Amino acid sequence: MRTLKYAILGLMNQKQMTGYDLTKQFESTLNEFWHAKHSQIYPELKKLTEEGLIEYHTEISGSSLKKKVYSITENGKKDLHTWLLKSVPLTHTPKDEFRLKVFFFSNLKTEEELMHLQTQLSQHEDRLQHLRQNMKKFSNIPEKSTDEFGDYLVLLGAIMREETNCEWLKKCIELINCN
Amino acid sequence: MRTLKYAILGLMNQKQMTGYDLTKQFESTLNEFWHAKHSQIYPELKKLTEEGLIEYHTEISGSSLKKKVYSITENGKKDLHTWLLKSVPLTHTPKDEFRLKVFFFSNLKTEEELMHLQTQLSQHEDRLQHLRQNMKKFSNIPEKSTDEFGDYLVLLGAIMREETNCEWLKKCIELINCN
DNA sequence: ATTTGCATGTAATCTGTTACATGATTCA
DNA sequence: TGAATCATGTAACAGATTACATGCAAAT
Repeated sequence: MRTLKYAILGLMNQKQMTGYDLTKQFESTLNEFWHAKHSQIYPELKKLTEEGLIEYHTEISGSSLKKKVYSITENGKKDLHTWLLKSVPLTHTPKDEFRLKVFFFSNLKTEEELMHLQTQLSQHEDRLQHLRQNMKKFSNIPEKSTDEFGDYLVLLGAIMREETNCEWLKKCIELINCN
Repeated sequence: MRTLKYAILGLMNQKQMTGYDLTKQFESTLNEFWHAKHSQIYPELKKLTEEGLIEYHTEISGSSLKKKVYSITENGKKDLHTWLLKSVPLTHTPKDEFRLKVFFFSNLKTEEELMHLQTQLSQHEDRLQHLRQNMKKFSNIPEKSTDEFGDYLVLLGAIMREETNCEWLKKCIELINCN
């Protein structure tokens, strides 16, 4: 389905970028719903250039460091828009190794189960705190039709999701303690 | 990380099964946190047999239909238990094509955004209803240390997750309408 | 008889990760 | 001057999907 392609086109549609900039975006802003390593990004940029959806010019940083600054072409914008309009089929629930272990909990002792749950809970609480920190960049709800509005919506979703993860883990701990 | 391996060992530890039975389990019970197609399962069964973690005997259904009934070996049980004890690192938030589109919403018209959100919402509401239906098989909370208890915990988690998905989608619709 | 479900496999392809590999720039 | 960061790429491998391929059994 070439989803990485559209993630890149979408970002490039906001502003021109190098492969390195893209990599940073996947590590930060997009982190809650998409990610990719540079080893996947550079070959994809090459492919998109060959397909005429993006193009680049070379800039020199300092005295000799070359970087390729990519921007989206008209064809790229068309392709992105077509993808954005296409309806999204409900996909498989994502794979989750922790829940798989919980499913097989009957093979563990109660202390072992609680240890797993508590470790997981504290990790998710950290992530939740981090997300709430990110949310502070929005002093108020951004205007619809700005790039910030989409950013706000997905961040809101990420926070709600983490809150539920934490609630579920607490509920599991409670059920194990009171059974 | 060979997670499929452990999913299979875990199921095989509950009872002996054919590749076909496993495939059905991935489509039903495990569906909310793991899945695999038969084309991935059969080669894995072959590999696990070579590794001595499972073994099989052949049974005949009807007059000539052969099936391989697999069961876990002592080595397989040990390996499974080691995996169950190992702590689970917090993984990347799963990839989500729909949220990626929401992030790029500024490129769409309000009606197009609402159409996407409403379609997604009704699909998640259907899934939620289906999960609640599944929950009815538990007339009360299963005993800790039974296989059903793990099943109950993950189903509870799946329901909570879907409820939050629906809430988030409703919130997005509301924010778009009142902005 | 035909369709649906039971049952098992392989081949080609796509997607993604880890590791390998190199070199410039900036800041402490 | 050494470490962190900027910057770009390839190779090998692992994980997963789609399509190809076959045949029996049960129910309608």
